[in-house]
Amino acid sequence: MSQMLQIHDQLREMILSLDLGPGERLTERWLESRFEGSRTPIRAALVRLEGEELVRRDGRNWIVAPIDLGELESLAEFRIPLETTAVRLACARASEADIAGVEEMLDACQSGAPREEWHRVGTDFHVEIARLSGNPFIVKAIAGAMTRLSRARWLEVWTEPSREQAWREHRRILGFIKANDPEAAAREAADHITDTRDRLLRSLNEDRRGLRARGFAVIGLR
Amino acid sequence: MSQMLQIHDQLREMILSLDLGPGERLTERWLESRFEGSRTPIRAALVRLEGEELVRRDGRNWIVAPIDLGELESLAEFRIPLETTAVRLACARASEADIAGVEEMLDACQSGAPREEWHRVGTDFHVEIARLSGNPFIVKAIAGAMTRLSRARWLEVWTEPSREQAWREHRRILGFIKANDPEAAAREAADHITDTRDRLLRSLNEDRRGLRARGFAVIGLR
DNA sequence: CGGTCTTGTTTGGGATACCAATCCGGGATA
DNA sequence: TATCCCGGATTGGTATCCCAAACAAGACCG
Repeated sequence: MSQMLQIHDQLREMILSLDLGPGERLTERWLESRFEGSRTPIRAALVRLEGEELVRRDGRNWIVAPIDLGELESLAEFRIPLETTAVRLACARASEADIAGVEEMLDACQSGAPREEWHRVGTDFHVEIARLSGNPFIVKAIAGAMTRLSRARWLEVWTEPSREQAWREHRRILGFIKANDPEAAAREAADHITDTRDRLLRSLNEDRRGLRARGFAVIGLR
Repeated sequence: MSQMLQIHDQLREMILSLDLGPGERLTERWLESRFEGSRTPIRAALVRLEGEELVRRDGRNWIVAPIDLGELESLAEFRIPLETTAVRLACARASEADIAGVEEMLDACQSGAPREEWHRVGTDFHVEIARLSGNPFIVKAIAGAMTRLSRARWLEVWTEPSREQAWREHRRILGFIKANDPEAAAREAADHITDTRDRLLRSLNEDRRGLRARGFAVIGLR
């Protein structure tokens, strides 16, 4: 694989895992020494990440994109029509094998699994459901939305019951798709998006002090 | 403005206006002489355009993204839930001044206007409606979808009646938003997307020979 | 005559050199 | 002591250089 793609993937991972703080400045020279490559592939990776809105220009400088918690409402508003459409289409188009694949993914995440695993599956579930719709534009839009949500979700204080609740909702959505009940699946999906948004906002609000203590600029959180 | 952005914008325009043929190969050295800049900013522009899917890698080479007419169905399927949501939100949120602005845009396009003007306004209308929703994710998604549609719309054989039809539909959508009737506006928007998709597909099918004569690879058109 | 191998050219990937703008700190001055 | 100004260090923007891989044409061999 080209060096640029390696740098892109590593940097992306560092950003999404909050290894690099939101708003943090990135100098090309620091990245140069960090990744032991020259500025040419690094610049390409930065331009690419800029397209994914994980990195941004601040004047002439590069910074890690800040987390704007005010986006959470718009994001839910955006996801609801898309994901309800996705599950409706999935009912019509997904094969049993496709559905079984997603079921397997959920099963693989047992209660003893590490936090990273829960985080990843909680994101991928929605992308996989979108994939069942067979519509590549929906898939890409949902994947992008989940990426933007990803870092905020790391900040969430995950309690056992709320996590269980989310997983129950995932299973119910999948169950309705399996039972070929598009309207119930759509209703369930919309409720799930609303619920997780509310859980996230409540958790972040209760933990504002903790967030700031960890150095996060809490932008746009009402 | 930085040289890279200039090159990006010019190249983008050349691609969208079909000045560069879909599938055509782009060598960095040719672009270098064409834009009288060195490869560094050119490569940045290419990476950026790759993110917008207007340019693509073919092995180690760069090519102008081919037009995949098979996307037209998926694209409509994607736009319908988003644009119906957009008009519903617009009813709730748009100010009269906002609506008047869009109305003005439609009025400015008189029957004597050049083809480029009709093309641009026909695209921008949908983006502006999305903007009235106040949701930046919807705006970006619609803008991206209209960009992907843009080149296929140049291929369309525009008859006077079909153009009139489209404009009538635009005005009806806007009228329902103005009258604050979200459900009628949503219905109208969905119908409009379906109609324009059908018009486009019909036109392209009737003109397959003409398309091929003009050197376009007609991918995915059923 | 046909196929294969070679070699020269072209291409993109990466490294580096250079420049102009900006940022930052220290010292002179009021 | 506070402020202003100047100069050096650092940064991103651009140009160029080198290299390995891909490609194509032509020569050579069967």
